[in-house]
Amino acid sequence: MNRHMVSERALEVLKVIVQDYIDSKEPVASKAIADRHGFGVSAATIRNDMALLEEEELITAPHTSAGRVPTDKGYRVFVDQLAGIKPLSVAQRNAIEEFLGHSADLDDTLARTVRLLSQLTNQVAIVQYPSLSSARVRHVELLPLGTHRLMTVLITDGGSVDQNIVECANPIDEVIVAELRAHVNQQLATVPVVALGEKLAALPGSVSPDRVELVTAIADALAHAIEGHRTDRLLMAGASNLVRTEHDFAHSVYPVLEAIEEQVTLLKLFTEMKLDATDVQARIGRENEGALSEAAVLASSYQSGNQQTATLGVVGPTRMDYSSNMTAVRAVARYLSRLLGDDNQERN
Amino acid sequence: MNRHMVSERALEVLKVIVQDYIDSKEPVASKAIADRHGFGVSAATIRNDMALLEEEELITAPHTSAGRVPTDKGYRVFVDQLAGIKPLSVAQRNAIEEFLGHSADLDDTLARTVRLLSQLTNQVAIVQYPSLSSARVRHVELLPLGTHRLMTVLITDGGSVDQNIVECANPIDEVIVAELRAHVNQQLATVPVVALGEKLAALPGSVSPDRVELVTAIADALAHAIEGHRTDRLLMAGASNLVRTEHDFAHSVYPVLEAIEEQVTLLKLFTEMKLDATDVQARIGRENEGALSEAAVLASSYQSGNQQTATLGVVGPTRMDYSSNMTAVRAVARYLSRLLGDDNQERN
DNA sequence: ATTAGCAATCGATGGGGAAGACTGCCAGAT
DNA sequence: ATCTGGCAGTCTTCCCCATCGATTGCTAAT
Repeated sequence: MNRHMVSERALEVLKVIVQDYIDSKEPVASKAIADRHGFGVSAATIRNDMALLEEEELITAPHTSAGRVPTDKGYRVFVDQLAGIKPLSVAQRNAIEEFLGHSADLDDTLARTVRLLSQLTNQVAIVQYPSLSSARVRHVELLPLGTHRLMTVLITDGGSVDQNIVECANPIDEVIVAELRAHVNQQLATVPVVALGEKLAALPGSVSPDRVELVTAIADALAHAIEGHRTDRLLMAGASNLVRTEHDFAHSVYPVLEAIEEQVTLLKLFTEMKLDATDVQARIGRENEGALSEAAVLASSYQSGNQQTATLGVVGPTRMDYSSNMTAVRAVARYLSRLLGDDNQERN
Repeated sequence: MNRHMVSERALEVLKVIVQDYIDSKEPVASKAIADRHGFGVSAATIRNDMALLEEEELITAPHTSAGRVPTDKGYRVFVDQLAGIKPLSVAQRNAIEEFLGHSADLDDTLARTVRLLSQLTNQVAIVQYPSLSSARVRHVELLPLGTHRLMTVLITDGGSVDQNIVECANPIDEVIVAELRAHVNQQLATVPVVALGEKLAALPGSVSPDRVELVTAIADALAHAIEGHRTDRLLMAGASNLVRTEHDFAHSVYPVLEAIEEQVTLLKLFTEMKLDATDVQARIGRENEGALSEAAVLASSYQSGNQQTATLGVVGPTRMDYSSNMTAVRAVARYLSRLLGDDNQERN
């Protein structure tokens, strides 16, 4: 019904308003549209369309004698219906290629990925660590650190590694540790991490009484390690980009950056967006609550090994280049999936 | 000689100028000093002292009819001679205590540390990963990832873990991997990482010819892992604090934040400062080159296990609370040293 | 449905004081 | 010698106001 009110040309007008506003930072005037784009109609006609668009709350005027600016709703329509798919530029493709060359460990890969994404989009980029949920235990290492301290290292077949420190009441005997290492590995190898909780609970019962205390502590440490530590960890890069676009935020970027660093807000948002593996989603302005209600978030999920899925994306002003940035997010998510995931899946 | 020109009281005046300016953000006037602090002299006398301080370039006036503001040199004198040691506040002590409770793996500890430091100081905090230099190899794990890919995990007795991915030309045989794992560990266990390079070079020669290719790839991956990756990795937190103090920077915080994220500049700075393990050092304003010449950097080194030493600190506007922040940096560095280092040292 | 023309509205710009804040300096007091 | 009170001088800041320019909304004609 509302749809009937907005003519085909009015939508085209919205499109050029968004595009012009994105690269000029200035409200777009009817005359400029009529002049610069080949609509074949006069400025007055454009003004009529603009009045319609304003009625639909797709655009708004900062003040009486200014051009129009897209509203959040306007950006939403643009993203859903009007933004064409912009192919990656040569420079962007080169950046990804160059990045492709140096693969290393998971930490390094994600750190590089987040920097890459921030450079491609000129926005703040965020990458979430893959969840451990469907991985299996590969190896448990016990390392004495001094006389009363022990480090546990949990390695899963997804390639993730979690360390933890155990404080021991009694001095550590290296021989006992070696025995426990063998025992623990025998008990836990190939156990899915989701089932690790119960296995760990049973662990102290499987050793002689004088070792129960130590084993309990170790089991606690391992339980602590899997308890979503990696899951809700975020990597951020390109905060300076947010500062660069400061004037696009009404008050300050401070609360935005704060929310990003807080991590909680973003993690909640990422799960709320319940991302399709296939495509990029956008949350624009007021669609977000709180500190991010002046910002836009683009996110996509990527696949790590063993169907593990995590999220990555960018945060920036609502006035951003959606076409190009969504392409970049999509490309990086796919690329990262290929790098981390495909080979593992062959195995299943 | 210059020292004789500046009276004892003039230094006191400098001190209150720094202190007042730090929490008022406003140039400090002679009248305000005479009124608010118990100097027992008139504003005119203060003015005379201020003229002296200005001659020494310790303070400067933004314009004729404004109060005085400390120069970089003024802050330097303040830090070196005038800043008393401010004990940690109760809230700060609580924050550290609370942080102390949840020790986990190295990544987590450093991530927590950097956030703690940023909260204590209300500045951007930076923590450098400890170097591997004097650690020994504890364990090497080889994990097949699919058919043509292998992950190496290098664990050192310092507790650090490095992962790396190896691409293999030929399909991977699990049995061979198991044999190699045993062989590699036998060859490399307890080898100091500094000597790992030559050991790795010799590794391919110790296996049968048909495995040379794979072992060479593995050796390369391990070599890559130790090649300073952890060494020059930085963790940052509290970027929003920099935005909050934006007005303290003449132009923009953009280049400052950019330099921090670039990491190279800071790493160079950290090594230049060749930090005493015992105390906090400061680099103020123009003492730094380039983008950081409008900022102040406070840094201290901390000891990880086995005499490994790394740096941590904060970056903020030159107009910052040096007393309190230096105390916080010192406390966190010591605390982190205790957490990571002492027990290891007992072992040697 | 489109257009041209025109009045109306509002932001931006810049001049011109007036007010207020400090300093610098001098001459006299301690 | 050092300190002090007083006062002129110099800026910044703030506010008022008039002008200018941009752009819209409306109306009447096509």
